[in-house]
Amino acid sequence: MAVLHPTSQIDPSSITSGLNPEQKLAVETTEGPLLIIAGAGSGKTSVMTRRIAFLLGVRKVEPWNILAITFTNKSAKEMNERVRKLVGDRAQDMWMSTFHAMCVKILRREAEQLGYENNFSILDAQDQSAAIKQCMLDLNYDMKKFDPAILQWKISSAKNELLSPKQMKQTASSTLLDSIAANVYQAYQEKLASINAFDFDDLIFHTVHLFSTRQDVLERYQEKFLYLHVDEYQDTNRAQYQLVRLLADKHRNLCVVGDSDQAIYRWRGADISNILNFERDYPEATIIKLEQNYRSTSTILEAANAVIAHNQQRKEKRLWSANGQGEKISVYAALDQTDEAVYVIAKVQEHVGAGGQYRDCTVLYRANAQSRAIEEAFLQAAIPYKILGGLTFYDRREIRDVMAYLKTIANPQDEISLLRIVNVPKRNIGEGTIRRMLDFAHDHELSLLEAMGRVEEAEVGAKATAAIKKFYSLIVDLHDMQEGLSVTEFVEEVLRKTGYREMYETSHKEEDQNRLENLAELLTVTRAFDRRRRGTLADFLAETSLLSDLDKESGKTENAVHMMTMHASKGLEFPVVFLVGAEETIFPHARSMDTLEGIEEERNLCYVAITRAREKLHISYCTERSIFGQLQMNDPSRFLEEIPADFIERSGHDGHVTPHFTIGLTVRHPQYGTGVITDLNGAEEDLSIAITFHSRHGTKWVKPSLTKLRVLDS
DNA sequence: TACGGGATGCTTTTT
DNA sequence: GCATCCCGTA
Repeated sequence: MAVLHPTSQIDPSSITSGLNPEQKLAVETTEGPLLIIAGAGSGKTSVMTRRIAFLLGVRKVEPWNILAITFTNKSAKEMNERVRKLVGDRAQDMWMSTFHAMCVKILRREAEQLGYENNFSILDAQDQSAAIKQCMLDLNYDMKKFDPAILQWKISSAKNELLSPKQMKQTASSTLLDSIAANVYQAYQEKLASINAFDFDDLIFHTVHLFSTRQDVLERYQEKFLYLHVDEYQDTNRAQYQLVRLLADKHRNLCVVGDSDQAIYRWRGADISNILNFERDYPEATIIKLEQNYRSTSTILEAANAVIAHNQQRKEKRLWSANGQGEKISVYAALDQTDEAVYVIAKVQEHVGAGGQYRDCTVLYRANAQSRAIEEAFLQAAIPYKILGGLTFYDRREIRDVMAYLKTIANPQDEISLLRIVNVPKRNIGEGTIRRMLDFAHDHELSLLEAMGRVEEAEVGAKATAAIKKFYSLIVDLHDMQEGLSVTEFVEEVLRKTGYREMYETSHKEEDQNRLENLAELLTVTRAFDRRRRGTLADFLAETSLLSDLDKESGKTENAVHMMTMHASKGLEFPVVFLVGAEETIFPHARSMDTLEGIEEERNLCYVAITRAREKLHISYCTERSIFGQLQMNDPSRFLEEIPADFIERSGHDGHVTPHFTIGLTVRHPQYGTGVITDLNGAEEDLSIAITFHSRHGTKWVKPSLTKLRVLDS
């Protein structure tokens, strides 16, 4: 595609060509607030990119006056590329990123205003958990009595609601747990400030705080961002909402895009009223509905419509598709997870055999834990697959260790990272020594690393003193080296000088060889970073910590079946979709089942999942599933019943027909496992059968009318 | 201080 | 059923 010269006049019709009237209107309505209600597959990304191209190419808006916020880094990148194709390299100067990445950029510039330094660290969920545990220890709270994970969640929620520790104390004195959470929150924030670190929620929280307390700073950004765009507006939380409001308040050129039916993040603080109340917040707003779906067959779309219609709390909207009817939705009743996996494999192979590609197929599940059964089966059947999300590259121990070294060096105050690596590899700096150093640091108001620099003054043994001195000079040396080196060169130095790589090289364990490979992979990542931009170590760290696994893979589409959670699939589309585990307590998930809101959000998730499919949708459920090593029987998901029967083609092991039991038949009992029928007694409701189990349970008499037995094929 | 064995508790979903 | 963490032992 030809890249246009920046000064050349761009023909407006080239930007809007091929759009339907609503889409065209959305592109050309550039002034004032605009709400685009975009159903699944309605070409929303295309509208967004063309709208921005229109601003740049036709309205002659400068790129640095445009802000566009997306849900993932990947979609930001994609959108940027698409705009570039339309208007050329100028597009690079736009701010196009996630909320978090945008806030990092702002906070790097404004850190001093908040009493932070601009080399601050960003704590991820695990660091966060470590810090919270430390605070609980300091405050003498029993971690067995008060679950740190729950406190972490409560603190995160408070930040999303823009509550400071003080405000949380005032509002939440209702329960003991809440007031403890507020105390830990306070200590935690103090700790973060002292180690010059923000957690994910802080990035937004502090930016909002800055803008609400410093009118001059806010005005600078209001004057900069003349045109604002927010994608997935239905999934913004209170803090994000406030941030957008503040920025848009002056010029009010705010375009938000969303679909309340696709709101799936309420559990992490997203507030659907942000989109529902847009008209109230901006009475002069233009509202455009995009209801034509360009993605799916009408069968798939009608099924999705039928399911979502069961939600009471929604605005009526009906998507339609001019695509053909397509195939029916296949619903498969599996015996168990293995059988379900076998079904998926058979259908994948069928698709490939008919000339399709592995990469056309995607398996969607409710929870990451479900991926294992499918993965094992894929492995066995030699089907190439790729799991997105779940345990990411950056969660691996060796990667976290190296990152902790880098964080320590980039931000010497970062005690969380320092504690992680101080004795990795082993340096004979043990628990007791650390404790004393922490106390010493605390008493003299030093950071832990500073305290280590003055280890002679702390009262630790001669051996420990020597070990700490050595460690301290290692870190100082590395710190002094970082200037002038690329990130890659620097990481090489870290791996070498710390002895970290050697630790694994001298090991003969299989898994340690794997770790070495991962370290090599990390260097590939740094090389890519160095090539792209000549950033600092802090830039690299910020970029990687805000990157999720989903963002990593974009350009090269591997020819493999993709596997991910339904949440992760939002915004994506695939020719063939397998929705597995469609059972009560799995989907909808047990923890969302007791409230109407919970169920409705699960239904939104179902709507999202169904509408990912372009051509063919398979839904499967297990009549029996082992969870925690225990056999469980679940009813098929209620969402299945909500799809009109005409759209469905059923197969598999339907549990409705009572099987005919005969001696010699192999059956499976929910608790005792498989066995052979050895005797019969009575009939109909009173029928009892004797089963000799393969397990140590021996022979037992069972009434099929009371216990759900499965007949196994042959 | 390092390692191994056993108990424990866990499963939503993510920037 | 598995990974993590805790505690006991060398």
